[in-house]
Amino acid sequence: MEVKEITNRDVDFAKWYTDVCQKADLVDYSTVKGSMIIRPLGYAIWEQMVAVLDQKFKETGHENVQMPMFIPESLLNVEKEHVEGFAPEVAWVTYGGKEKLDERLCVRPTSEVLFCDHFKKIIHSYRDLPLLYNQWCTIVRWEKTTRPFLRSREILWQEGHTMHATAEDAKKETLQMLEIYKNFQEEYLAMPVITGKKTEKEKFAGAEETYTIEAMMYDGYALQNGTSHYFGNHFAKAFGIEFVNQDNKLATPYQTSWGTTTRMIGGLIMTHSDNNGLVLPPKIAPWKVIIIPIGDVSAKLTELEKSLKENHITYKVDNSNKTPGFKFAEAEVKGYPIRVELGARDLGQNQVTLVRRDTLEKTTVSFEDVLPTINILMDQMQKDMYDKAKKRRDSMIYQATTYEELKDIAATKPGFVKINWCGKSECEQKIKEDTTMKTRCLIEDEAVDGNCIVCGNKAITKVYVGKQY
RNA sequence: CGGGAAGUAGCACAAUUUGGUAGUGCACUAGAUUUGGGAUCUAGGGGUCGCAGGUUCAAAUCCUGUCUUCCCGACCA
Repeated sequence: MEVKEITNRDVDFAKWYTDVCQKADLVDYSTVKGSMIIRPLGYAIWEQMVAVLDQKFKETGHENVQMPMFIPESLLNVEKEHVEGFAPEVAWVTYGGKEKLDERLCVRPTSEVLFCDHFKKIIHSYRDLPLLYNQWCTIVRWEKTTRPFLRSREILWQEGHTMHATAEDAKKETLQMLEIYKNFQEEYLAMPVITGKKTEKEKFAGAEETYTIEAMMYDGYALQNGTSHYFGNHFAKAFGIEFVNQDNKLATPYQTSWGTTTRMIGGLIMTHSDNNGLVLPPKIAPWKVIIIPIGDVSAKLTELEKSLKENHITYKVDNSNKTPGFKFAEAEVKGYPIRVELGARDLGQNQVTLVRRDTLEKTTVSFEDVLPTINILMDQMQKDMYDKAKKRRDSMIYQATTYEELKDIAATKPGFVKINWCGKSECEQKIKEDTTMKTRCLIEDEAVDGNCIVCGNKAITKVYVGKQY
């Protein structure tokens, strides 16, 4: 029993993905390439993510601000590495009405320079630090290839920007935010993730250290689902940001930035969803329950709705005049975690049928037990989805000890490969050219013993490599 | 940005080869009968054929350009 019009996941994964996005009414394409319309269900999922993350940011002392959308060219040019990294993909505003602008304005691709420009004005003393800011906004990067949620030109995201008195404090902040992202994705999105440091070659333009959150999709491809950067004081120096420390000496502060985007929705889909459509972990689903009345059950429906409301369980009722079969299928496409089949025939025996979306397993309970059972099923489902995703991911992580072995895995098995590496970009580049795999992140908590899989020189670290979105 | 494929009603497609009144199914609207895995009947509505030029008595059809989508690379959250 498969949903009509959704391509089979194992036949054409890419097509399946865009089918799910569209059939579940998450997005629509707009007339401008790479600018997607996020529809109510897609946006509701994002709002859930925002609510949880925003609270975590505030609990750790961050404040929300809103920076301008435009960056004057001269400002973007202040930090050399940064501008070189972003210049190829920025959009420019060159006219205001009919008048050509004296200085063109770039539409922010990220806001480091805007924050620095502002920080310069407001940081004077060690008492002003740490300065912990975040903003929810959209940015623009002129991507060549675009796909709903995974790669768009207009990106809905969150970017944190902080300044600290010492390098230790800034490094601590970088890791703290990485941990918050990891916990959020594992606990709420039921996505097992790998965190670690990016290589020199893969790090953010202008950063000293970039940490990444790497998730593995159903097809074994990697998706970078967030980043946290430690900048040292490069930007601060370039922008002339200084403060007076406790010894009354001038000092340069240390900086971080960190971000997550609606790409997480894409990751969520490619981790959990199936041939019947969307599957959402209960903790992130905007509506936990869909009630499908069959026959005349209005009295019990009212009673059930009251009880759901009292227990703060969000739900929807499908009161359309479609047949039950249609409603079941529709509920599956949209990914409601729990389906309540409230049928006259069942209720005659004081029974209600509950169906969990991930396994499509049916449970029949007495009407009085509906609410507690919903809670039990949701808890179980949240846990099972994580375990299932983790088991699948772990089964697709390989270890290669020779270069031939790596090439063989790259050609035949989807997933990540752990390898020994000497740390040189040339070896990293060769892997990419030969296998299209890029380094995901360094593995710093495992002892290294042996030689670089590419050049044979002494390895200094282990690293994950994998194909990516 | 390179290589490939495709754009005709909300969706899937036909008509294009051979230029001559734009069609089918699903969806939609109204009414009726239905309702435990994608209902049935009847009657309706909806398309300047992606867009812009050109050729022609005549263009969905031929030519040129352009935009968008999908796949494979390069780039990236």
